[in-house]
Amino acid sequence: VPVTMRDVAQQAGVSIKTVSRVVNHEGEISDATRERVTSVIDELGYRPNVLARALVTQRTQTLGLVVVTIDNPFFSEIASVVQAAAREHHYHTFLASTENNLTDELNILESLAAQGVDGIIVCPTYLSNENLLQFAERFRPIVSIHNPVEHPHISQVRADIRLGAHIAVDYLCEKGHIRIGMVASTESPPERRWREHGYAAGLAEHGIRFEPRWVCRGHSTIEGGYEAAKQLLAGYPDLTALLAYNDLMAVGALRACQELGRRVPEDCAVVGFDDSAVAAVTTPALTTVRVDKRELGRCAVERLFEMIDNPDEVYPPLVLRPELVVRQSA
Amino acid sequence: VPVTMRDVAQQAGVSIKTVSRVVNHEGEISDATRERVTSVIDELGYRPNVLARALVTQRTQTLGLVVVTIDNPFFSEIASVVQAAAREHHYHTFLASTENNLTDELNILESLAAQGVDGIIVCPTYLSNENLLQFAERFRPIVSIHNPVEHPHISQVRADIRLGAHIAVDYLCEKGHIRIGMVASTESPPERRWREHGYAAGLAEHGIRFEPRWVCRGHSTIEGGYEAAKQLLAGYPDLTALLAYNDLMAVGALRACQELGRRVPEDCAVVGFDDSAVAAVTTPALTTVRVDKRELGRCAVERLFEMIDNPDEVYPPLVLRPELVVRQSA
DNA sequence: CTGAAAGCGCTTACAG
DNA sequence: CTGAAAGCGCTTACAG
Repeated sequence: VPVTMRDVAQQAGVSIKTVSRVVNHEGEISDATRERVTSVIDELGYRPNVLARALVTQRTQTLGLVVVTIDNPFFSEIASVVQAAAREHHYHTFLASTENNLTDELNILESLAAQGVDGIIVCPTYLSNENLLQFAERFRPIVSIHNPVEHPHISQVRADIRLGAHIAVDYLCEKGHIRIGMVASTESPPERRWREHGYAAGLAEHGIRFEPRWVCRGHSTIEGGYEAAKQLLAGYPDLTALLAYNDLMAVGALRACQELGRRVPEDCAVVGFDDSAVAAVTTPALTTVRVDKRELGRCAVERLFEMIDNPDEVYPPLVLRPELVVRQSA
Repeated sequence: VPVTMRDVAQQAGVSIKTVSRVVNHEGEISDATRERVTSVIDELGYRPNVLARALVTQRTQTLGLVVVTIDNPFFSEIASVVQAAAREHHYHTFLASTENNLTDELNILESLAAQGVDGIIVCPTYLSNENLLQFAERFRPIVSIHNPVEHPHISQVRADIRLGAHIAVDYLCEKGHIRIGMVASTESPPERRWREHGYAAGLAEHGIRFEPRWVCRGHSTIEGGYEAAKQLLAGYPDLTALLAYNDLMAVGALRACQELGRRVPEDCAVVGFDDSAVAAVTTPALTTVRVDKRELGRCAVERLFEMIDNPDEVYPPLVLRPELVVRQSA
């Protein structure tokens, strides 16, 4: 038996519109009326029906967050921040995880739009640029974490991943490493392999020739990193260092080294990426490229609200600078 | 410019109700009419407004998931499962994390209810029984993971945690351990310390006296586990094994051992709880009590939908049996 | 097999 | 400072 505005109005002896004004702190109202209405609201335990409100205002006070997988601590940390930041704005967050399922992703976006969310954050999207741009034509605003897309309805927030990989290679080279392998990801489409670009650029800067066969791809999981690293170290035993796509793959690389009897970092240095929660708890602890996930999530939410409030504005990309965290593995 | 049912009806030359029937696959409709309407729907790109529908059906096709913190892999895995299972039922999931903030939790529940979610899963709740039961009086249905509460509107799905701790102690005793410490959690209120009960029961079974001073509490994080374990091992150096509240605390215990120069498992065995993603990647890998998180999440969602469909039924608790996963740390 | 009317619970102009 | 009317985009009875 939900209490409606009509019930409150009746009980307080005022019009439904007056109740609405009290609830929304809007317009001039005599103190006497406000107090009377307020006390009836408390008495009856009235709570505005947000659906009815949303139907007329076209605002649901909800946003959608689409992540690739929440099992990776990188994404769960972002989900945590986004959800908390949204709540500070009195917004609720729909969480959807695509689990790398490309056909599903468009469905998920469509259904979030159909739900009437006021905005969507994708983190990241694996949609083709074409599909994404097409979606942006009929839905706005969108904040994309990690995808460099150009569209007035999409704003991007990302870390300079290319630079991060470059910094890591730089560090390894200065430590004297010359043969550095890369444990890369099969999930990244060719046009988004910034870590590999940064890796190549870092090598070039130190006059080291880029060897395509020293790049081995696997799934961006512990298992995938283990397989790729094992393959690299078996095929090219003279590699003395590995740069991994993310911390999970780096953990896999650590296992591979252990299994092959290569001490880390003495026989083979390993550098991760993300500085996610696992990085500090492995043995040896991971040297890794830190991306400020809290900042990334916070910025994405702030940006989304700016776009909701100013639909005609076009916002420039926001790019965070990663930094190397040196622990024990390199 | 959203397309409405009215637009479709006009274009197809039928009534709005006929469009509704086509959209909802309801009632008898001539093939000719259905086809005409369907093609207009495609042509115009019509999508039903779920808010309007929800306003009249009193069903939003959304559910709320409240977790303590999503940064703990135990909860992020459950969140992942719940979200996916809900989506199979064409439901969207609101994610809210309380971050151990008790006053916020009631607000979060209230605002999810105000959002009109069709049901809520709490995982777990730290609300007092009084507050929870009061909330259940005005909202239903609720599925509670891990809280043994009795209320017709609340159904519980949980693992037998007490048994899990008992099994772990059993294992340690059979390995010859006599002095077993417990790295417990400050977050658990006294009436919910099932791990400690299981720990005591396990000791009793083996004729070992329970020593309250061998139980040390800390925050249920890596840091908290580190502190508690260090305190235990410093105060009682003759302890030969530690049972931890969860895997994060066990990881902290591992660090404490390392720092104190105690080899694991030779000088001090460590057993974790949950079998979360970190358990397999530490060195040594954690022996831990596995709780089937996927099953827990799946059951919670199934149960919630049963309750939504049968509001008058009262469902018995669902209790999963944990098992010990033996790796290297014990 | 199809449709006209009423209403879900609010807010948006518009009056007074 | 307050209210009566119209409407957001659907579905629920009720007719025919």
